[in-house]
Amino acid sequence: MPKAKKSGISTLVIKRLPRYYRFIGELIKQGVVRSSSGELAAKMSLTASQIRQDLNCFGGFGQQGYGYNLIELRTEIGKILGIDKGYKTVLFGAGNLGKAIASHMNFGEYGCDLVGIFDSDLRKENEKVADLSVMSIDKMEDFFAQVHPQVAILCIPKASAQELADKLVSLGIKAFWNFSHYDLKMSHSDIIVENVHLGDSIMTLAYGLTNLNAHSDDESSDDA
Amino acid sequence: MPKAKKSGISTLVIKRLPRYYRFIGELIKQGVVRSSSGELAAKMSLTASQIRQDLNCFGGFGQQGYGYNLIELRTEIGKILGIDKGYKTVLFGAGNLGKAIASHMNFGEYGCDLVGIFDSDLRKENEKVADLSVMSIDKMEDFFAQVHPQVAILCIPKASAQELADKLVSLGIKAFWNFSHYDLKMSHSDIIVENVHLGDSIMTLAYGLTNLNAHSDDESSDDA
DNA sequence: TAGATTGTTAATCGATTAACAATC
DNA sequence: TAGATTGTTAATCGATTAACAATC
Repeated sequence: MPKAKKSGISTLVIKRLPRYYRFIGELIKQGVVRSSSGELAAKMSLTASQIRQDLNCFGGFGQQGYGYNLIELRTEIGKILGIDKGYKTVLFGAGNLGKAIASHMNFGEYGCDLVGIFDSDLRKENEKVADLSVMSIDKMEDFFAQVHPQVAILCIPKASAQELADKLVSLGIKAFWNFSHYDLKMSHSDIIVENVHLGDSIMTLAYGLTNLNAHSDDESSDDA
Repeated sequence: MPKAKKSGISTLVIKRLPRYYRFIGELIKQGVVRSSSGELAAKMSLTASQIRQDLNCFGGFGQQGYGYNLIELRTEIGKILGIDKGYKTVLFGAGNLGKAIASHMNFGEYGCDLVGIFDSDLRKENEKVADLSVMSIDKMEDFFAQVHPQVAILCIPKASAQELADKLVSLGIKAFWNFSHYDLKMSHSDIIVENVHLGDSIMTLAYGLTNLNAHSDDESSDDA
């Protein structure tokens, strides 16, 4: 098994990996044993070329004349992602969104393990969310010293996001899943940040609708 | 005011628009009146060229030797996105995530207006979420006939997503914000779909951590 | 063996960056 | 006018697609 070239992979490729993982998982659930890049491409609205190129960034998982064994392929992609690692994860901010993230996501399926929830509001202390008791933020340092979590989910207001993130880095956090409506900027380049802006996402719908209406040139909705 | 070439804009450009809108909004809040593509680029970790190229897809909003008036620029981007349109929006699925989306998002800021929440579970009927009463799904057709919503948010299990979406298209829905863990496929090409996969997003963190650990070649975590 | 489909190299396409003339 | 910065064209870079020899 040749050690695959794991560095210098384009982020576009990396962002497609979870989607491959998902689709292959669905096919396996349906009882499909093997598939070809062409078949997968049709199902996923990609090209066969792209799928082969993407996978070959990490290794040769297929077999000429046969295609890909799906269970094997899924296992390999899972390894690449680190789906079995169970990275210890803590969540900050037990508001509407924080609670929903905590209880709605199956962290185990995504390589993470939610081990703590913190909130700065003392009135939320000991409240139960997703089988965990919300902790006051002043318990944070003791907890980190014992548990050593590596991933932090930020569901807090943007005003406090950067300050908390910097502090968390000093306590050993290596990756941020950031819902705080603020683009985190990290000085250490090896800190991983995934900024999620749900507002940006829904705005693209508005753009699409606005643009669709503008298609017919003599629309009355042309409010210029 | 020349009618800008609104079609054939790359989706990469479109996806950056909300981010421009956000950053410019922040600067305005801080009292900044004008800025240049160079300044904006530094703040947003982009290049000045890219910002000028992106904006010039829609029109010339700047002034040579001066830069961009931020209030004007924000207004223009807002128009392009349709931030003032208030597209009528309905949400399906009043579970953890649905409730959080309904109460956490300021839809007005994103060009949408949440006007209804539906759930198939009769026990949730009349429950209050974000100032709205959850409606039973069998009230849907009457509601649509009266209100004519254009945007649907799907916070439902993947098993029922495609079927519901097809039905909603027949009732006049033009855009989907889809959290159902399933990639919607629409036959009409003018239906807008934004599939949100939070699982995919957090998996890229796991990838990053797994890859970071693999950097030093003789790490003990090499579980091959 | 013949057929299928990969892994991989080469060609194309599109997006980003650089350069610069236009102009405020 | 001189300085700054845009809008826009040209050059570069990277990603996708096509092609095909290798091989199961």
